[in-house]
Amino acid sequence: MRELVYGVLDKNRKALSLYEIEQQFDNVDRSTIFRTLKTFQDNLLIHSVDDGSGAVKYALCDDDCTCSLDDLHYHFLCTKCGQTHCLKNMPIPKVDLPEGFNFENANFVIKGTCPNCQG
Amino acid sequence: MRELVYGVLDKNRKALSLYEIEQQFDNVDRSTIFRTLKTFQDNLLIHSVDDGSGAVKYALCDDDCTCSLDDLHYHFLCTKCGQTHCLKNMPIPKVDLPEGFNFENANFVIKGTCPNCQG
DNA sequence: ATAACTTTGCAATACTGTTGCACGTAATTC
DNA sequence: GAATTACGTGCAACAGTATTGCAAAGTTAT
Ligand SMILES: [Mn+2]
Ligand SMILES: [Mn+2]
Ligand SMILES: [Zn+2]
Ligand SMILES: [Zn+2]
Repeated sequence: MRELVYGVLDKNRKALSLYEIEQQFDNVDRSTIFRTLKTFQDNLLIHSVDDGSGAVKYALCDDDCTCSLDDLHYHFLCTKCGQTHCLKNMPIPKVDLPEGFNFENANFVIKGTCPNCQG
Repeated sequence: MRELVYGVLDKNRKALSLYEIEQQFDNVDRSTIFRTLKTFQDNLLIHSVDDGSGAVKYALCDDDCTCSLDDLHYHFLCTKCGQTHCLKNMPIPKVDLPEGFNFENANFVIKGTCPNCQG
């Protein structure tokens, strides 16, 4: 199962929801995939994005990625097709927080139309 | 009801979830508050943030704010107390998207510890 | 007073995420 | 190789949030 789920994420090259992954199989239970994704996340193979679509999405990490801290990148949710893209070449900038606020993590989601949905 | 809900948001000065607002009343139904918030949002009195906590949060807009487009600011979710702050004096920077991507909207959430939760 | 419209509460529903449990399979130990 | 242990899977149930249909109550206009 792990190989198959990994394969789906690898093939699609974008962030997928639990449901979307489930759709790519016949007769595999949601919970199995859920737990597989959890395992992946615990072992830093994937990262998750809450893009505001209602479902958390999952995408492969790059080999050298340590998503929990330094490899944070923008994500892009297309309002037409609903696909979520990792903008991996766009690291998020350092933010100067007001006094007393302590940075731990960030989730920067941009919404708009993706290259497939222009025109 | 609208005056009361507005009052709660005004008093708290931070983004509150539907549930948190509900807690501040006796015997007011969730759906009534939900619809009140929807009305506020349709009339640009408030904006909502999906901070990844599982519940959407709502906060008052400034007088001149047109949240849908230009008045986008960072939001800060405290991982200790769970409170969400509008960093209204911190407009989000312009982002240079890759070719083909079209900016419409953004949701930038930073997680960490807030001033109340240091030490 | 009557009619038309709005607001509210209740209940039901949808959707996502999450967990307990039992069972089958694989790995380990003796 | 048989007994034991650990692991992976499916099913079903449950939790939390968001959302809607409907009827009753309240408000405004005629
Ligand atoms: Mn990503
Ligand atoms: Mn805000
Ligand atoms: Zn698209
Ligand atoms: Zn705090």
